[in-house]
Amino acid sequence: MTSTSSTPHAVSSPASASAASAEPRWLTPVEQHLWRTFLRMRQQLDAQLARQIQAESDISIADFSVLVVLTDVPDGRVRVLELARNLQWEKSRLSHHLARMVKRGLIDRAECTEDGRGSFVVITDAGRRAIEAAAPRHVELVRTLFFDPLSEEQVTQLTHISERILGAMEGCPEALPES
Amino acid sequence: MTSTSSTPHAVSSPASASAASAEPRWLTPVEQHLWRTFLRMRQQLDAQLARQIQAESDISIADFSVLVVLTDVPDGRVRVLELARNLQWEKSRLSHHLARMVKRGLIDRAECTEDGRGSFVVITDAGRRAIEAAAPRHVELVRTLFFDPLSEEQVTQLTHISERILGAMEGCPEALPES
DNA sequence: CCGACCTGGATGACATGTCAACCAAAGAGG
DNA sequence: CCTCTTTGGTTGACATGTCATCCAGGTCGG
Repeated sequence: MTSTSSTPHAVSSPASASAASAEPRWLTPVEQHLWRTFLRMRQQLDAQLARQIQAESDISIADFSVLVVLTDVPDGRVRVLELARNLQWEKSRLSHHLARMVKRGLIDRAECTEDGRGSFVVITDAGRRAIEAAAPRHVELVRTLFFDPLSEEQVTQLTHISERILGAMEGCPEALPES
Repeated sequence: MTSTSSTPHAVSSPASASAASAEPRWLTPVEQHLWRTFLRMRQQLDAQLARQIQAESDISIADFSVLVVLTDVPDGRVRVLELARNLQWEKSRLSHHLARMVKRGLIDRAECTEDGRGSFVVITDAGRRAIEAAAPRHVELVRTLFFDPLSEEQVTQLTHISERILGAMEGCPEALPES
């Protein structure tokens, strides 16, 4: 998750006819600028949001996103797999994380009668209190850092752009979280 | 780095006059859609790029970004602090990571004569070979997932947008990496 | 020259994420 | 029924990131 901008000097003007397939399509200066800026923006945004929520509440941003899903459904009760798909997390990551959240009392497990192997996750009162406490300041920061600087038109544009890129990734050969 | 979209049900229509300062400015449905889409896009992009580079070369994307900086300068030799600023990493993270990279032979340390406490990092031949091997396919994927789906105009728009958001974060009170 | 404070960096304890292997319950197919 | 494969989920080993703390080398005021 970082400055992965291409055309490192050592590779940009390859005097050596590389072994790889033909010549890669290196980034132009304009593209490179966007790529570096984009990466930096993402990273800063992540860092700030994560740091704030961690500092001002009892939960991490990962906890928060799990709890968001749980508060989004009627009983605050979701199948683990459903959660995994929703968050797009690897199942082992989710499993580990849920275990920690149980230990901290934010959620509970409930067995699934329909399918003997599956299991449910339920939000606890403590979990509900935790997310309710964290949400207001979090939204406020999202607004300050992300929405406030953008015009209405830019919001529209960014929506299209995100959807486009997201679309390009569905059904991409590269490692998807085994969905 | 995840679904941190606001207005969790439990919090969206607060019947309870919360303790926090006034009513937070919750996201509208349109905003919420963008936020969720944006987060998902970022995450997928990260995941795919990280997974690919890890799978097809001997280095991680973090290694890659460090090596990019090193190949960007004449001697392949940079002050640690300079690296930290460039990557916007916390110094302890960088310190740990550099230690691992030294262990793997991708970089070396060199002492800094001008300033007794500082130290330099130098890319090794192995490091250079590693990044040269990884770069072509990485750029190719960046292009496929990020640039190809966008029109020229969208590239311009996204550049503006990223710069805008980035600008909003400079000098934000919230925890900056103590720069 | 001397202490008070700043700076560049390393370190240890711990939280988190990844990969690969494992396991038990469900579904086929014969 | 009885194997064979799939699926939902956990686990352990290990890579990575974070926070707080420590420390030696500089800087500065007197």
